[in-house]
Amino acid sequence: MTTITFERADSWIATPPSSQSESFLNAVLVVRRIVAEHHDRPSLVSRVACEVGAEIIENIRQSGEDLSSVELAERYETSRTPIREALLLLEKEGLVRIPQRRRPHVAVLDIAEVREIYRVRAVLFGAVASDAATLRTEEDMEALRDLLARLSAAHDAHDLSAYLWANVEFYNRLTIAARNATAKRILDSLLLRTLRLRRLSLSQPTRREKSMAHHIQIMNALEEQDAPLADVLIRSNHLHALAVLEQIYAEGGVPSPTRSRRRRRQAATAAEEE
Amino acid sequence: MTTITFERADSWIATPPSSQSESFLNAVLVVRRIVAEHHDRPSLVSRVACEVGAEIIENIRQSGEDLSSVELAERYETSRTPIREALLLLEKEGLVRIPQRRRPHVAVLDIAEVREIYRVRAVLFGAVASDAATLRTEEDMEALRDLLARLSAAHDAHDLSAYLWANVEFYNRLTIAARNATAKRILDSLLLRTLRLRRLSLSQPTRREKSMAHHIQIMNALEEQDAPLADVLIRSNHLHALAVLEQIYAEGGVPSPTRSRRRRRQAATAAEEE
DNA sequence: GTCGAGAATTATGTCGACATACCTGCATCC
DNA sequence: GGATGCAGGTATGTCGACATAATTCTCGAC
Repeated sequence: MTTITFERADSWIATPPSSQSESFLNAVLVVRRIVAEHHDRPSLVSRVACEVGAEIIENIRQSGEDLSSVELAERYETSRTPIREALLLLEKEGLVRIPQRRRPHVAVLDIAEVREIYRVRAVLFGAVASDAATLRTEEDMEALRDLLARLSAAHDAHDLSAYLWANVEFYNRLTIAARNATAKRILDSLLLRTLRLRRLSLSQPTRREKSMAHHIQIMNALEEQDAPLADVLIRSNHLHALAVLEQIYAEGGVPSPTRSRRRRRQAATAAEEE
Repeated sequence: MTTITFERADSWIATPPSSQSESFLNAVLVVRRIVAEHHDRPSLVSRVACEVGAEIIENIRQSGEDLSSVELAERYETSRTPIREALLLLEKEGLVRIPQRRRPHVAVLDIAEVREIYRVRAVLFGAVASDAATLRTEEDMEALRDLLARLSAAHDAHDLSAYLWANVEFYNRLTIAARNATAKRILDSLLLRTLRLRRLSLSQPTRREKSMAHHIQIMNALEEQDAPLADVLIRSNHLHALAVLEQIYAEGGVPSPTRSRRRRRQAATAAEEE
């Protein structure tokens, strides 16, 4: 349980330790909503999938890191069969890669894939927002207004973590309003893949300002049921977010994959010393 | 190995028995391309997944039919573990549903889901075709011209099965030309889900004529690198195909889910009698 | 004759074990 | 000194078995 906090150059608060685990809890909930969609009851498999998935999107497990089934089986005090299944669930969501006869590992997100994902998201989310603007009920709007308020509060309080998760919830509610479960599933999956990078993307102060302004615009488009505007706004925002990420990747802001062997060794020796 | 052929009201040839199994082989290949993407080597799991998947899209296994893991394990002379994993792969592609602690079964495609899928496909495929029109190489065009010729030949020969598979290949080549693997994966998965219905949709003579004309138009748009036109054409075609399916569903042209219990019983007794 | 509760049966989820393929470290060779 | 091949160790894929939940069958009541 690390208590290290990072002082940031800008005025936003450093994430306090308690909020660290709160963010992790949010991550677990989001992962559960997406990967364990039909595993409604808390089964062993879904628990493992949710926790490991959350560790990935919270960058506790880094890109390329090995996910040995025996190691995980020991940690969760179970056999390798449920672990295997949990990893398959995560592979389905693109968080994990499982090559044949090789160790499963955390999927590596290179810029080419990020580009692809954001382009698909831009198009699909645009269409979904367009539908949402048309089909939205008053109940949808109330929920979205609440979330916009939460977003705004987090923005004013300069709380990055709170802003991030409110953002996720806002988009979630928006996709629900479009009433297309298939589209929602795809968007959720794509979101999950890039959730690891969200902190990077929104770490720039100007990006945060733009994001907040963007959400207000979206909300207006929804209030006025202006479907084409909602479409364009969403697409524009996604392509802009992609541009930011392209820049961060170009500057080497994304750590390269860990040499997994090392980490495994460390884990092994740690276990021996216990 | 059934040899029953259906005489159709229109002039298209009844599918001969040999072509039945040829169609099944095509189905296996398409399923392999999509579900066993990274299972390059012929492993046990991918073999089962491909065959069962092909049986589903060829309507050999009907909507809602049970897929008992013990039954499949016996049939493929293996244990239940690989079967389980194969079914998970198929669930990932939406062909199979695996409720907790209940028997896995062939996913049921109701009209609401078909509607969702076609709408997502329309939007996403439109964007992909648009990209393809821009990014296409001469190599892409040659492959597409060949496929258009195959399509045309099948159309002239009134061979429904050949037309269907050439159609699938055409779309496959088109998505490759757009050079977005993420979009391609999603479109492939969506295609797989509705492949069961393709025969229905294209069984109408007028629909086939329109489809053929549509492909020629698409090809022209690609030749002239007219991205917006490609987008609109694809979207229009998909929404039209959806309208046809809506009508077929409304007329009850889609058989309702089989009572799975009965089928299982039959299989069990057949095994005993051997 | 139909419906409902309980027993018997069956299938699933999980487990521990084994064979095989892979990874790692070391010795050898160029 | 760096690359290559081999041997030991280790993780994976698969298996058969068991506990438990779900389904089916049976019997009885209304």
